[in-house]
Amino acid sequence: MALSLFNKMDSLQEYDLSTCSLFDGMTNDELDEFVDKSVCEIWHIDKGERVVRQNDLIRYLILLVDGLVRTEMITKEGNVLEIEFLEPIRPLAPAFIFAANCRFPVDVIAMQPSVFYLIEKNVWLAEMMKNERLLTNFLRFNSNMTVFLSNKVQMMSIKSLKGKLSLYILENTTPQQPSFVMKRTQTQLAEYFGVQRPSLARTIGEMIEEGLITLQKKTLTVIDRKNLEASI
Amino acid sequence: MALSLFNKMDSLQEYDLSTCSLFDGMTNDELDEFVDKSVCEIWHIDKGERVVRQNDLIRYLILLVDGLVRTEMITKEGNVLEIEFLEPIRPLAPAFIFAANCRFPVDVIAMQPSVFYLIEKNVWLAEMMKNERLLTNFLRFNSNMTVFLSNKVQMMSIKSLKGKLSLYILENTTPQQPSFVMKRTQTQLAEYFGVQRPSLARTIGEMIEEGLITLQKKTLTVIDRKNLEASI
DNA sequence: CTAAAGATGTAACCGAAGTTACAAACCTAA
DNA sequence: TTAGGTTTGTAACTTCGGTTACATCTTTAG
Repeated sequence: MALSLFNKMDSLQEYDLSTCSLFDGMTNDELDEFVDKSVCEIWHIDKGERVVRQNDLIRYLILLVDGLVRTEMITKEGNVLEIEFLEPIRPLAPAFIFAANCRFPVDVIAMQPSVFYLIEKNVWLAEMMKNERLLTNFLRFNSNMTVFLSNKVQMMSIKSLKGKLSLYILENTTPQQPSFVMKRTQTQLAEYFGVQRPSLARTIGEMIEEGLITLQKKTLTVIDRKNLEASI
Repeated sequence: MALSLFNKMDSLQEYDLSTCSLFDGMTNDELDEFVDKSVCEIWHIDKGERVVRQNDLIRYLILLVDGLVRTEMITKEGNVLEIEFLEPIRPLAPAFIFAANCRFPVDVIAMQPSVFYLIEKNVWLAEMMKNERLLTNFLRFNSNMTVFLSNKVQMMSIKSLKGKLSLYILENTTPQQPSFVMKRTQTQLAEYFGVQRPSLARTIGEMIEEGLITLQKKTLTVIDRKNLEASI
């Protein structure tokens, strides 16, 4: 596995943790002291390598501090179900750390060379007990994850591809700002929706045909927002 | 709305909170004191009434202490997506309380006359800050919810009805105990899977035809576990 | 600048689930 | 015990997305 374990003296204090909402309201001094005391290991992972595997036991709070990762789930059918991209600074699966059977729910794959701080679970818990700010941040962070998953369930409960696509487009635009640039390829988007790529292309074509949207290169523009909403 | 607000002197100490894992490791004295100090309101809800509505703002930690409730989500398609049944003692949507935009993700409907304790969020937070046991219980409880939702996402990502049904059956049986009594009607089960009722009946019929299972009245028996596993 | 790899558009055909309708079996309360 | 409602079984037909295959654009690496 292409990971390097550095002594923590090597490269601490390199990254500004305060950009992560998990550390909202904490001073730089507090953060420096926290990193100093709590980080027990640093991982450097190459592009394309897997950081953690679905069902791996969670031993640490893992902080992505540099790079970019993709999380994905392998379904029982063997299909890949893409969940989201994570940019630093972000903890990996913090909402799962304290579960009865705490295992990673997803594969995490580095999309760029990435760096991670590791903090032992007990150390993290102790820090939260001492710092109300850290605790409330953590609770909010995990609650937001639950909200995210709950929305995911709602999205998946939309059965027609046209409906899913409409919701996705509406969430990425407003009446005032009807255009947005699609960051994902159609292949990735198809995975996100859990459908085949040609099905997605066909449906996009149909929606253009119907005058709901237009698509130039990667720029999607809503033409008929009313009917787009109706088709969910 | 058919709810009665009782003064808290009326009926406290009636229910044994220690049966809820949220209060694991707390003594009866601690629990009595906690209820005494923290519960600010009691709701009595009639059978069939809605307790909370999807998207209601969450102001309290709500404890189901007596009765039985069903949680369900209304999808954007207008379909009902059933999530689970809750029996006392259980908090309602604890994982959502501390979210940035804390709203109930589901409708909660009383299946029997039910009783609820209400605790203000700030009071609850203060209690957790003082009691490590309560805190770790709460973290574990919420983590478990995330695991539950994550599993739900996995279940929903199985596209074929036969696959969903197979998983459901396998989760309700073991090689040693290949039979179980289906508590839900086919209509309810179809809602749970998010499919039409005739589709479910058809698929059950096919699986019986193939010799995977048998069904007498409400008792489902696994005949060919190996092939049942293969069909997920 | 060009070759190779990746991304997109499109078409024909297939299969699973939706839809509708009706009949049979089963509770259950008068 | 019987009449009404609920639950279940089944059939015919429709629709949507899957599958495969291939052509045409775009990137990107060399």
